[in-house]
Amino acid sequence: MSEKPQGNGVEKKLPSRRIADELRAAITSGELPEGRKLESERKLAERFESARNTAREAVRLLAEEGLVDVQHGRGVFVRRKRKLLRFGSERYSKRLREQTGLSPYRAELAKQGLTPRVDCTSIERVVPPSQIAERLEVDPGQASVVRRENWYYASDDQAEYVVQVGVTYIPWLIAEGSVLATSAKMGKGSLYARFEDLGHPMARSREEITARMPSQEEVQGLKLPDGVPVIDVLHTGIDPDGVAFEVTRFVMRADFGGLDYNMPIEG
Amino acid sequence: MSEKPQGNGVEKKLPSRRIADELRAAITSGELPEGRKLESERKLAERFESARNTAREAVRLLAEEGLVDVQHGRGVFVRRKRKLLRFGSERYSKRLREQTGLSPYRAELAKQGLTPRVDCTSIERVVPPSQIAERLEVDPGQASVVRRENWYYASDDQAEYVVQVGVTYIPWLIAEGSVLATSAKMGKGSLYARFEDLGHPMARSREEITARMPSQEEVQGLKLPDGVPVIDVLHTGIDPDGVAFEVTRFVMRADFGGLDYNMPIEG
DNA sequence: AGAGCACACTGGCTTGAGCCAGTCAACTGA
DNA sequence: TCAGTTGACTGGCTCAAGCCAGTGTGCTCT
Repeated sequence: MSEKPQGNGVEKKLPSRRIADELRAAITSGELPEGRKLESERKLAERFESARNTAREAVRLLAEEGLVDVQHGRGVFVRRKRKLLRFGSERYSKRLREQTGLSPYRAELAKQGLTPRVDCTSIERVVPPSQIAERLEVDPGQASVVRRENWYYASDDQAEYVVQVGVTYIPWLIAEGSVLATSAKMGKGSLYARFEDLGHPMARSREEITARMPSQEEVQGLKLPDGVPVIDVLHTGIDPDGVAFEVTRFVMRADFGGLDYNMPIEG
Repeated sequence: MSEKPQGNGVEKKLPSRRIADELRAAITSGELPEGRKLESERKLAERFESARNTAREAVRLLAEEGLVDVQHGRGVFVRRKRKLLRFGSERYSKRLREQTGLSPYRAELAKQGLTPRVDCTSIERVVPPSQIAERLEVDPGQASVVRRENWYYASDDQAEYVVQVGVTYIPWLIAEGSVLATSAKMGKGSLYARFEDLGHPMARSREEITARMPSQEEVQGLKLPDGVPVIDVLHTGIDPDGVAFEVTRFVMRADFGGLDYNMPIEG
């Protein structure tokens, strides 16, 4: 051991890191603005007098950091930074719902000059996953819940992006006979107003939050660039009697979305 | 366009994916248990009749997915799955604090058979970052806050891990003269009991949550394996008068930690 | 005008070679 | 006995070359 030759004197850099560092500096300094196309791998290799694989490795590093987007056949582009959308705890507030008429998702996007779109892609009666059955206290062996899948999009002037996917599970005993079990259209006040109609206003919300790298399907479904984790939120809606009447799993792009809770401290 | 030749008939796999898929299957099936050392890159290459670089690429894919840990000079090992530690909203509850005597961090770790350690590495009077100054409503140009840095560790029978780092900022006007400004030892009831002593019980907590890939310093500091994002929580403590008396930024390993809030819906 | 093709780009992936740098155990010599 | 060296492993990184697969342009033929 003893005396590692670190940091003393001239730092001898690995070629791939040197290229990556130089490109990173150009990006963060603004010399390479957002959306700008980088030199091709072959040209980078030539400019830095290295092998194409080495330039390629440098680009991979930047992509992993989320600084650039690599597009097969087109080139490498400086990634556009996005403002974070924040989904807050007032999400479920009755007051806010009645005041604005907008869903919190639409309100948040409007604030940032983006156009929202929400698409209910399926409504089915299914056997609940065990995690869901536990929280709703329903039979895990029967088709005891309705599963509603919603996709949330945002578009700017360039393109439309998938921001998050929400899968809501509702006990069949609650949803039976109402629009919850049948229709994508929720009517005035949306989903949570319907729960109120059915005698289940939301009194408490439990939110279990983790983050992870996306699965392969999520990368495809959300069209996720490299190096972007997802935030996984398991939300449980609870009525004044302590009954869990709804569980929703949100999976959101972490580079787009965040959460913002403001809650009282109890006890 | 038209008819992409996808999925019809025999799927022709890329060599690196084939190797990765086979190893992944062996891992998820339990054939390769946690902690087991994989064949060396050179042996993999030989067994799959490919170049070492190709086997290496396969290993890289698995590491990116968080399935294996690569250790220079030692080998590639199946990563041990960890139960998620959940830090909840009762974190700041007075009742819980008085009942257990344990901090929530210690309580949570005890529940999972892990040994906690918390280390206060520095207490300084500093100029607040702008994000902090805004929330505490203090002068962003003066050394108007005390900065306390805490490192949270967990150890099992194998090793000690860094779970999260918390940096707390307290307005100098509040901390001045108390242990908050001077001592790592907080005494009975810890940090938040001291705020209570000073007339700032926590009435509300705001938690702004994002996830992202770690910076290079965070990778080193938290000794993060590949493919593990961090959860970034900006917590603001608010007293009954609406005064923000403390802001803490937590950065936690997403493979170790998660958050679990249970809050009332207001309005 | 329009459909279609050819070609020149782009990145995607593999090969096989070589050297560098940690790790660890076995050996060597004071 | 034990410190120090050696050498056989491990992964880390680079090279140069080649072929495959998307993308987009411009030309050609109808």
